[in-house]
Amino acid sequence: MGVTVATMQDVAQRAGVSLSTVSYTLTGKRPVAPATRARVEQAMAELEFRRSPVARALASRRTHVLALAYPVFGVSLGATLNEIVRGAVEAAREAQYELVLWPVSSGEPGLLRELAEQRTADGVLLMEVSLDDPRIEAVESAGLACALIGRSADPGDRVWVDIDFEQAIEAAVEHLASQGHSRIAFVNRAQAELDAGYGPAVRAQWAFDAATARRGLVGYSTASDVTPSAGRRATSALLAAHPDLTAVVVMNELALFGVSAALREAGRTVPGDVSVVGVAISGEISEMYDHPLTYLAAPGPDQGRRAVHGLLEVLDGRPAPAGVNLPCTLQVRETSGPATRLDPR
Amino acid sequence: MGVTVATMQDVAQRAGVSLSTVSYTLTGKRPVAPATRARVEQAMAELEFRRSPVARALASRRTHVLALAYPVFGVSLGATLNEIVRGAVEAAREAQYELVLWPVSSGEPGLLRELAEQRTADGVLLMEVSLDDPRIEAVESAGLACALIGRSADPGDRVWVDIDFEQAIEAAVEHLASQGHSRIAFVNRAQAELDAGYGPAVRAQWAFDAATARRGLVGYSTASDVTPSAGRRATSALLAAHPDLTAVVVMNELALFGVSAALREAGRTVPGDVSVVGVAISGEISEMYDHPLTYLAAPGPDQGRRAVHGLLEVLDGRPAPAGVNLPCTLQVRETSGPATRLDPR
DNA sequence: CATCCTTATCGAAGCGCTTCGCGGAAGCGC
DNA sequence: GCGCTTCCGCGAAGCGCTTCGATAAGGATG
Repeated sequence: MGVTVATMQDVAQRAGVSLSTVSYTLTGKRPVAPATRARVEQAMAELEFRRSPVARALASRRTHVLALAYPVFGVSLGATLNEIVRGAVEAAREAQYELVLWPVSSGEPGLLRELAEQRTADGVLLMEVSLDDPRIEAVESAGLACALIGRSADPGDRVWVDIDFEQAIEAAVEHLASQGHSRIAFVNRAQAELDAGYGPAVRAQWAFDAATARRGLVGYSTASDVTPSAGRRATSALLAAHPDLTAVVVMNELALFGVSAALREAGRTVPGDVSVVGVAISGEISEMYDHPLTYLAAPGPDQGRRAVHGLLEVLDGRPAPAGVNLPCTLQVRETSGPATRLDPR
Repeated sequence: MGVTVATMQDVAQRAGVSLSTVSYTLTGKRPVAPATRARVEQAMAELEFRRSPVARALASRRTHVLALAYPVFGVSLGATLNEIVRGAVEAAREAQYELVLWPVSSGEPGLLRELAEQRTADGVLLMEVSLDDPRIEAVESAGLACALIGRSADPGDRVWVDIDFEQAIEAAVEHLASQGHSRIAFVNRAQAELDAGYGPAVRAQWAFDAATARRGLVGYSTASDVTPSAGRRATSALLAAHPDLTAVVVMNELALFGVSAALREAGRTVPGDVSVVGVAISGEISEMYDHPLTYLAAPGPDQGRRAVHGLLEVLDGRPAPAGVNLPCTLQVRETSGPATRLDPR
């Protein structure tokens, strides 16, 4: 407990300079003669000096803390969240920032505003941003900057980092088409998300329709709640309605688990009878799949990193980097293979 | 940006009292006359006053921040971590504390000490504590209190919150025994953890051996790395060596996924031929299982909450609550059922 | 009515740092 | 050798709050 720590005052005294000189050697905001700097640094070393982040924050009005606001609808976000958090936390640490967690569902911007007004953080990372997200206004009206993980309808010149769903879907379809698949099913996210115009679901649907149409392929689409059982039902229904399908593209992390169960129940082997490709799946999830899954890996950690970097740019008064759609990278494993001719059963 | 906020000084002025009186009405550390208190509170409301956490921290030497140190070995921790974090973050918020993330693998106590010495947090929650964890010393030598999620060999009078593995295993075995199973396999965590004497693995093994022995049952144990493929291999090996087993107890979140694959490959149905029970599994993981899984739910969120509460007690100078082993609750779903007589194949 | 408590409030001294204005000492050209 | 610019370093004023000793105003007491 009562560990006493050296202050900048102590360092100044020991080095025989003034307090402000110590500060300037630390911040570099004014030149310090090499000799002086050396003395100061030695004094700091001898005293094991550690600058107090709290005092610094008070004096400079910068807390060096970033907040991560994430929605708390229980499950499902788990793995995705994790990867993004991991990237964000690493990037923050490298930049000497701390990362605090603000669990705020998108339904309660009031709480977010409350937190933001405390000014305990310099900026906020908003996860799972929806097209018209009230949280953005909540954060900005409190005078904090924010970076969007995802994208709102009109991000303006804010920092945003989204997934390139178009590219991912296109790549998935291309991968399958190149193997001779011509009747491809698509399991999207929940119907509610589509109805609400939620970006990822809508963009993926467009992309899928475009990718199949352009190639003259047949696409069968369905939506599924984000649970294994919903995925199972959706897939069973698809198989019943379109027994001739030879591939399934799934952009729904949890439904994925139900998809394989449904295929198995229907007596279809993977990838013998049906190929399965996951889209925007986190590496963590893919590893839990029963076969090594062919998937388009979500840029999770990178998304987190970029959001942090962008936010820091803004905080430092530099222009915000342009928003980016990060591509997913195709990981070919064992759930995809050449299409086999299949008689409708 | 430049949003100006009211300070306590402003409030004092408006209420016609001194700065310190405002402070005392806020902290309650000295009595304030009801009438005065009312005036102050009204002034605060009118000015939309928000106390600055930073200034408060500097003056009071309490940051009102808790740090969560978690190991960063990529995967696997995901779901478990999440639940614990969720509990911790909620408990912290309720107590008006912030929760920051410190990603520090247990191999680098130096980094942890560094962070602790910054005194940017009042206390540290240590996740995945090992029997002889150097991080404890790192945190305490910096003068911070810590709470252990898990337990070290000698927790002393520190706060610790672990899972009652004995109870969980016992409950799993009891559940199976009551259904007539007499030859039960156990898939533990990695051999390396057993060799290292890592608490959970070792305790679970003892418990399993005890639970089966006490009932005169036959137990087949094996260890598996924390991946689906390792689980698959381990299970295949078990089935080959002991074709007569009718149940598998799995205390290994990721191996679980491989277990079902191996059973399927061996032509065993679940729960017809073989029952599967997960132990200390998070709800999130259980939902990803292909069948509704019978499991002993890890007390994840509660673990996080308790650790926070305990830590806060200590920070407030009260005696630390005694360490606890939290029980897992049996969730009977569809992967367990009565034992069927089975001819060794 | 002088005395001694109580009780509510005030003023001031920090907490450990950043930042701004100032000024002494060199260094420069002419 | 004079003014002028540069370069460094100093002192002091905060940042917004907590906390401690002191004080004024009543009340109770003898």
